Amino acid sequence: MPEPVNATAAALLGLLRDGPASGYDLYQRAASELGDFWTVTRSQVYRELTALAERGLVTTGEAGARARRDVALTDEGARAFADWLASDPVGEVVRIPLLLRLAFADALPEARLRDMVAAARAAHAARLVEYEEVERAAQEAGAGDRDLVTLRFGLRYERAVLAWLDEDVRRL
Amino acid sequence: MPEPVNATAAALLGLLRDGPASGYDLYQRAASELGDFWTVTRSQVYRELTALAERGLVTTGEAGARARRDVALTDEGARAFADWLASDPVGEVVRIPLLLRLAFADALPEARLRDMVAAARAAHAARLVEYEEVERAAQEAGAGDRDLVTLRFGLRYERAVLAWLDEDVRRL
DNA sequence: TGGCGCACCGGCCACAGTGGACCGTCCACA
DNA sequence: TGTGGACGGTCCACTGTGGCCGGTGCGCCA
Repeated sequence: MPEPVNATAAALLGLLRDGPASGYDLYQRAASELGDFWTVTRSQVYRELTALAERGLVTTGEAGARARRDVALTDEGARAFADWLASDPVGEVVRIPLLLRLAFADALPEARLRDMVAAARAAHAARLVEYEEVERAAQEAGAGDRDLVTLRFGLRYERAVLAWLDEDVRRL
Repeated sequence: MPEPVNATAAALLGLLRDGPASGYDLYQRAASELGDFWTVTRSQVYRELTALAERGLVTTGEAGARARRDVALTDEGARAFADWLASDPVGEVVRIPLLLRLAFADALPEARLRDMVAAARAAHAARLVEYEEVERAAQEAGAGDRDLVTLRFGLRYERAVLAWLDEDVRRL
């Protein structure tokens, strides 16, 4: 039984199924394709890639232009990915700075609270619009439910947050 | 302009407004009162407390029974808390392991997916029930909207997740 | 009333995650 | 032709996580 890989490393392996890529590529793709429900930083990408290479789960090619080094999935890496994919999803994390402040709302000046809420509302509304546009574009391109399921989570999440802001927070 | 405190340190300062407490107490309170939207670990509590004491934002009392050491908020600590409270809430984090797996659903065996979804559904449904009970108890105890606003976020979040699982994920 | 289990209380460590600073490279376009 | 900005990678300090360790005293039951 080999050591299991962590979720972030697994995500990189998953992206590498589409073919070799540089750390830079992987960071870009992770941010845009997974960023809404799984944060990854650049530092992390390179650290994980180093560790994965040491374990033989990826191979590192020659340095090309601008010191670019493509990494590629090995068979062992593909196996490690499959193992992770079937493993139990644990470790859901939700950390909401606005909520933490609201928990101490008794000491928060009214006006300041109103500003914060307004800013949060604007940010979430903008994200909702963005998601809706992505959904429309995807549907026009003929995407199936399988491709849209993570997006739909985002849609529901943003709508729930907006409803909460408008109906529950507003009343304070 | 003093260095601002981070959110976790601020949360501890906020809890200390109710009076002196040990690190152990603070961890318990943070887990139960803030844990649903702000995770804090025991290691972190003690590390932050040490740092806060070095900066003079809390004072550390004598060791009592079982090496217990109560820490208390200083005036400077109260000021630092107020500054943090009024500062911009940034750094919302949402990390959902199930979603990360769903993003790679093409490689996930049907049966395994069904199990994961069922487990997630059960967990979220249980949490929703728990929140509803807390809400009922709080209302009977005469709590106001201010006390319930963070709880209401939890209720809306859990309901949104359940709707997503039942309506969007189920169809896969 | 003695002892014993469990909650209390804290320390420590390794590893994961974050954000920013820094550096060189080369491509497009003015 | 030269330069701004995207490309590509490294490093660091700090924050966050989880587990392990070890001592202590309170409460309860024999």
